[in-house]
Amino acid sequence: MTELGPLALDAETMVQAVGVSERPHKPELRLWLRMLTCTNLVEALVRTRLRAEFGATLPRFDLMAQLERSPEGMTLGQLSRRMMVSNGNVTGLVERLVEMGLVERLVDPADRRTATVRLTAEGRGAFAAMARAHEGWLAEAFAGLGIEDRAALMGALGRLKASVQEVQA
Amino acid sequence: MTELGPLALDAETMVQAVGVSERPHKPELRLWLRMLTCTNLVEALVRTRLRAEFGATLPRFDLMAQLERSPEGMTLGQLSRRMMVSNGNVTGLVERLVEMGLVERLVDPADRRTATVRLTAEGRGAFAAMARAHEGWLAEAFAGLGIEDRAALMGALGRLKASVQEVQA
DNA sequence: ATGAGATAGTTTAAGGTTGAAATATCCGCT
DNA sequence: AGCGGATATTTCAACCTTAAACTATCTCAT
Repeated sequence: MTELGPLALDAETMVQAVGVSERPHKPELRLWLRMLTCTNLVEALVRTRLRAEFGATLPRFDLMAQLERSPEGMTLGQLSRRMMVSNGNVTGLVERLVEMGLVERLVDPADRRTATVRLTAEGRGAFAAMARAHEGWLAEAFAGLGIEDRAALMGALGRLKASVQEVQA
Repeated sequence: MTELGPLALDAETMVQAVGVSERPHKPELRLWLRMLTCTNLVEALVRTRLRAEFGATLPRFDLMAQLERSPEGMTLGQLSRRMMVSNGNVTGLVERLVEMGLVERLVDPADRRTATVRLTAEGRGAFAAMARAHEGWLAEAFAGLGIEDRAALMGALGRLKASVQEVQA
């Protein structure tokens, strides 16, 4: 590890510090950073409380939320696509949830490649409690946002989503 | 993401597709899911291209972006706070970037607890190239968004950020 | 001076995440 | 029947991430 000289700034650094003509960031960048900050703040809030109050993690909660909407179960592939995460990721998450007794894996006899996953009774109960709390946390987080801001966000984010998806294709 | 095809459905889309649930979701939840979807889509886009075009990762790029704004360097603690990630996380990221020769660590003789990190010349060059591309990707992603949507987002997200931070306190 | 408390970083264990390669199964065609 | 390509999932190595415990250093009130 190099040592910082007695003078904190050497010649090169001075040139930089003086010569930086702060070229203004493109507006898209500023908007993106702000969006990212908001998402990170809310996510951190939810993650912390899930952990503190339920000993749960956000990815597991998300997976259970998907299953709760499909009482008949979902395949790992469906989970992967809807959660927008990789296949291998889902494999591991399901593994841990099965071990905890919150979900169960079923093999489809008609197609032995696919595995169907669904909540157990215990899983449904656990999820219900977490979901109720989760809604409350979000209401808290968004409490300072007026009705017109909410509407504006819903609209603009919908169009942003379409815009980004356009690029992906 | 190995193969998230164009048919990938995200959580928010599923809510709409499944539609009628016994209890309609609170509006905050729908708004939150939509925001999360947008963020994830953009993040996936940036991450994929950083990897494909520069062999870089998003966290390392983010760290270098912080350093680029402080030519005099930043301490690990400052980096941790600005990036909103844990201390230990920064330790590891810096470790790898030092090994790649993109940043350097300096010990402050006046306070031997603190380590200052700054970009090397090579790091500045690498970052400049990535930052230019990054701006272009964002412009692409946001291209379908009108000027009024952008303004509305900036405003509403600013107030949302304040609202969430209020809760944290 | 010095010791208690504050501050800066590191380490560790557990888990999340990806992208790519590998395995297993199925389907359609001949 | 059986082969070749498609589909579903697992495995793997590498990396990211956190929370909590730990080390090292500093500051300040006495």
